[in-house]
Amino acid sequence: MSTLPEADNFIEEFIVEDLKNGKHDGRILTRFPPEPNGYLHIGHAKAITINFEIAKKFGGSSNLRMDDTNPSTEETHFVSSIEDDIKWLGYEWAGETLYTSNYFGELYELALQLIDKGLAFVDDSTAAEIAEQKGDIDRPGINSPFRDRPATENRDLFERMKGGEFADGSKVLRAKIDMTHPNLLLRDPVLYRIKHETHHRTGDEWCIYPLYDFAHGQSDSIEHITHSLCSLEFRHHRDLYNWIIEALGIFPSRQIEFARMNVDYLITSKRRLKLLVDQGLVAGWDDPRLGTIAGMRRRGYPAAAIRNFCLRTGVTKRDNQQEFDFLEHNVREVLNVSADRYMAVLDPVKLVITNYPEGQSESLSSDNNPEDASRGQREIPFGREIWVEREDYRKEPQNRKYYRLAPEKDVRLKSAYIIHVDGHEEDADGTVTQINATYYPDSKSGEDTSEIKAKGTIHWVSVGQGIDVAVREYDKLFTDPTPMDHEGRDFLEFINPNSVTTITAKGEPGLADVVADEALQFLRKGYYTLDKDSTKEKVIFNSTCGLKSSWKG
RNA sequence: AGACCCAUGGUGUAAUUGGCAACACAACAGUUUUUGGUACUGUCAUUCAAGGUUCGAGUCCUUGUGGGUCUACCA
Repeated sequence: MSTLPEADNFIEEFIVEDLKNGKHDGRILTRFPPEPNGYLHIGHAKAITINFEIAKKFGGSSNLRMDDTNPSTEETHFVSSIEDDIKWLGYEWAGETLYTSNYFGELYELALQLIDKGLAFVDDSTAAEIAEQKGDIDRPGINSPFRDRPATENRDLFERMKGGEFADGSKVLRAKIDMTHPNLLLRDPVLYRIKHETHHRTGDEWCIYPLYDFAHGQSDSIEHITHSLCSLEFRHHRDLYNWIIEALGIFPSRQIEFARMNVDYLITSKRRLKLLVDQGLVAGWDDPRLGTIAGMRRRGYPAAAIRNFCLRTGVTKRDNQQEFDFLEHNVREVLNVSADRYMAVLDPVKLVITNYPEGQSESLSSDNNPEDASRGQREIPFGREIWVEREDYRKEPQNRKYYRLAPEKDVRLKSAYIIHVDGHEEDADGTVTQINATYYPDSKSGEDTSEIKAKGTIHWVSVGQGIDVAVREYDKLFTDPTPMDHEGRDFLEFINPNSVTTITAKGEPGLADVVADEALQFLRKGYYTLDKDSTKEKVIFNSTCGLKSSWKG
C-alpha cells in the first residue's frame, strides 16, 4: 500500500477515510455532469477543478456526463462548447463523453424494479393536485388517491406511458416514500413525466423522461462513480439519492456537497446570463466582460490562472464571496512571466526631439520579457518624432515625487534615450498639441555614459513607423459587486453603461504580427490579447486587466 | 414555522484534531528597479454572543444570535 496524499479539505478527508476503509478497492472516479443547455461559467470551472483535481490527486479519473434528461431545453451545440471549454481549461475526461440519455433504457428497467417492489406508483393527479398533496414546510402532505394501486396495475400503466398511450401531464410515476417526511423531497417525489418531445440524441424513441432525482444518481451508479461531488443546494437531494440506491440495491456512489463559489461582479445564473445575451446587453456568450469560460478566454485570462484561482479559493461548506482582485491577481501572476512586452500609446500626443537630426532614424532593441531572458529581444524603430501618453505629461513643473514628463524634467524613453523636456505647444482650449524636448546622445540604452539619473521611464511609439490599432478597454459589467443581492431590485439596474470603450491607439510595428491567444503586455499599461474580430487590415486588442500601480497622483 | 447546513481579520482559506491564531489577496509604510510592473521587507484578528467542562478552548457541551438551503411533471 502506497502512502495516501494528505487531505487538504473536508471532501478529501472523506475520500482518505473511504480509501483507508478499503472502499471500492481504492478506486476513485468522480464526474462533472453539466446540463447541455447553456455555456459554462466560472462557477462550473470551480466544480470542474474540484472534480478533476481531487480524482487526479488520489490516482483516479473523472467522467464527463451530459445530464440531458429534459428534451425541451437541451441542444447539441451546447455539448461541443462545453467540451471545448473543459479541454481549454486543461482537463481530460476518461473515455468518451457520456450522456444520461445513454441510460434511458436502464433507467426504465430500474423504474420497473421499483414498481415491482411496491416502491413506486403511477399517479393520475394533475401537477396542481400533486403540489397540493405535498403540503409545505410546516404542514404534512397527504397521500395521493392513486397511491395504493397494485404493483401489476402500476407496471401496466407505466409500460403504456412509455408506449405513448397518454397525453403529456396526464400521468407521472412517483416514488412511494412518506408524505409526512420533514424533507419535502421524500414526499413521494415524481420520478418520470410524459413529454412527447424530440430529444437531441434519442429523437422520438422516448416520450417519458426521468427527472433529475431518478436520472443523476442512477447514472452515477451505472458509471460506478465513487464520489459524486456537487454543490450545497443538493444536500436535501442526498436523502433521496441514498433512498433510491438502497431501494434498488445499486452501486453506492457517495454524494458530498460543497459550497459554490461566488465572485464579485460576475453572475453565474444561466437564466440571467442568457438574458444579457438575448437582450444584446453584451456581445454574446463569449463577451469578455462575462464570467463565462469562453468570455474569460476571449478576455485573455490564461487557463492556468483560472485553475489556480479555483484551487486557491478552497473547498468548504460556507457561503463565500471571492474578491475580483484575487481573480485578477492570479491572472497577472501567470501573465507576468508569459506575456511578451510591447509598446502602445493609448492616448497619444506628439513629442518632438528638437536636437535629433531631421530625417534620421535608428533601430533599438528591447527585451521581450524581463522575467524570461529566453524570450529574446526585438527591434523597435526610433526617430525625431514619437507618440507619448498624454497622461504622462504635466504642463507645470512638478515636485520631485513626480517622475514623468513636465517642463525641465529628465525622463528615460524605454530602451532609448533620456530626454529633457523643454515645454509644449497648445491650442486655444489649452489642450497640449505637441511636447518639445532635447535628448542626450550619450544616454542610449545599454551604452549610457551620460551619468544623468532619470527616475522615470516612459513608453513611446515612433510617429513614422507606428501603426494604428483598435483597443477595447473593459470595465466591470456591473456597478455593484453583487447585483443580485438587492432585495426588490433587478440586477439590470446595476449594469455599468460604460463597461466597454473602443479607442484607436498607436502601437509599435511588431503588433501587426501578433497571433490569436497570444498574451501580451502593453508596457506600463496592462495585459492585452488579440480579439477574434481582428483582421490584417484592422488589428483589435482586448484589455485583459491593468497593471497594478502604487502611483497616487 | 419545520428539517438540514454554516459561523476565524476588509476578502478567502489554515491551525499537528484541546496546547502561544498561519498563509494568500486587499490596504498601508518602505527597499530594489530602464515598466510608479515584477521581486523583497514591515504593519494590520484574542476566532458571532453568553454560560459551562478543563491546568489550558477557534477546536468539546449548553443556550442564544446571525446567515444559507428546501414547498418545479428544471437540473
